[in-house]
Formats: sequence, C-alpha cells, structure tokens
Amino acid sequence: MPELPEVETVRRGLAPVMEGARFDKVLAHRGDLRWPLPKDFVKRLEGQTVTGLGRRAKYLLADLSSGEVLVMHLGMSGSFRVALNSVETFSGNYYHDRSKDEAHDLVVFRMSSGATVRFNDPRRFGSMKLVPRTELDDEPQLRGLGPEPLGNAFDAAMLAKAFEGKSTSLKAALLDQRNVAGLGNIYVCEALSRSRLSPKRKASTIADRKGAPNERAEKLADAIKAVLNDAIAAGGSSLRDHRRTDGSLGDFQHNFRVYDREGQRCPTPGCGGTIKRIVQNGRSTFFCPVCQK
DNA sequence: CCGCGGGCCTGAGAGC
DNA sequence: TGCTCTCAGGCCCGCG
Repeated sequence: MPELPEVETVRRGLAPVMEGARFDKVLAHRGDLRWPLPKDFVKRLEGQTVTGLGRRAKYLLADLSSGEVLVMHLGMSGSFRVALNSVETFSGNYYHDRSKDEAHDLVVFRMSSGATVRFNDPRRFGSMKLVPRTELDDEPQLRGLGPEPLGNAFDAAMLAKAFEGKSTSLKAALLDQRNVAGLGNIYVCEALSRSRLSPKRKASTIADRKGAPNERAEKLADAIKAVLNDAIAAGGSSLRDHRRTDGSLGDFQHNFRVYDREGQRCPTPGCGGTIKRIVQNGRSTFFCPVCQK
C-alpha cells in the first residue's frame, strides 16, 4: 500500500503524539507480522521515550531512549490510527469487543501524551523490529537502500549512474529500492508519465556512454521529485487502505495521470492517446503509449 | 553480480 | 445468495 508519500504522511501524523512521549502500555495482539515480533517486544518498549520519529524510504524509525530504534514498515495494507483519550480501548475484554474496523489491530501503543496509537494491518506484510541504534546501518532491510529521492544525494547524475549498463526496464529499475528508495508502483507510473518516458524503455538509456545524464535523466529526476512533493502535500493516495492518522483520506488519487486509469484519455494536452495497462515483473504498469517514448 | 518469478496474507470486486 | 477467480500501494528468497 504505502509508498514514500503515504509513509511520510503517517510520520507527520504520529510525530506530534509520539515524539517526547513515553510508551506507557504496549499491546501486541498478534506477533505474526512479516517477521515475528520478539518475545520481549513489549518489555523493551514499555517505559521508553521516543526521542525522534524519522523516516527512511518506506520505513518509520522511532528513536528510543534505550538506545534502540523501533523500525516499522506498513507492508501493503498497514495503517496507523491515533485516538486521543480512548480509555475503552484498554478495557480487559478489549479483544472480544473490538469492532470490525479494529479486527486487524495488531499492535497498540498507549503513549504518555494521552494518545492511543493503533497499528492495523489485515494482510500482515508489515513489520516492527527493535534494532540497536549503532547497528542500524547493518540492518538488512536498510543496508541496501538507495538515496532518498527528496534528499540532496538524488539528482539526474546520480540516477544515470545507478542505471548505467542496466538492461532492465525503467519501470523495474525505479521500483528497485537499491537504486532509489521510496518509490512504489503508483509513483513510478506517475513519474514516468510526467516525464513522457516509456516504462518499457531500457534503464541504461538515460545516460550517455560515459554514464553522464542526458535530457531524459533530467526530466525523470525532476518528475520524481515533483510527484512525491505533490503527493505529500495532498496527504498521499487513498485507494484501499491508506488513511491519515486521524482517519481521513489522502487526496492524491484524484491527481493520478495514469495509475488505475486504463482505457481513459491521456491527460497530456494535445496527446489524445488512451491509457494502457501492461504487466511488468508481475505488476501492473499504466502508461500512455502515444506520448511516453 | 543481475533479473525474474513465486510466495507470503486477507479482502474487495467481477463474473457466473 | 454464494462460489471462484483475479487483483491489490511491498518485499524476500531462490533460481538460472
């Protein structure tokens, strides 16, 4: 579900109630997430203060006073919801009284700020891990990640270098988190549409023979930054599961140019093409075969 | 090393 | 109503 803009939206929703607050109570209703929660998960969290809530690619990173970092990922269907002053959430028979909405609440935090933070994830592809801060760089999930697309290290030259000699498609190369970290299926399709590049184009063709960026690389890098910034400003895209932490919907799905718009008219002025859906590496790609070359 | 296909889960929606 | 099938915003693993 969530790509960089959705995760950043969640981070901004959680930060006000988690930063500077202590875990007063932690409930792990289910421990079988993508990776099983450690047996002492609750013990290691309760009593700790969150000194900062950051994000790396699609991971949320809560720095703890214990020196550990709570590394969280939303998988495909994960979401966080913040409730203020919800005492009933912690009644003794909470599990049996949960409404359908709460059926997939896997982990619940009661913070000293007074907020209850619920992690809900029907498909359970999400994960939570506790990692010592000093070992964060060695963490398998984080170690191989490419640069942040909204950070200083990301530009056309960097992208061209990363794609140099790659025979795979632009679509696959952009989805590969080792090249750029944070894009997913939606924003790759949208960035390619904005930059008028075909998802089927060989990744290596945004660089010249020496690995220097060409005009395509410049357009692509600009489009990536623009679409991510626009999506963050809109609170992310709500198709099925994504919500802001107050439960409201993101708005960026209304601004999709191609994603999930098969058969519709290409929005490029004067193009007149029709959005097509193809499958690349087992995932849907939406694009306009007329203006994306 | 690289690129690709399968698998992990549940739920929504389409078609019969 | 219900069954079956496909598909879904991600990532890990193993294969060639």
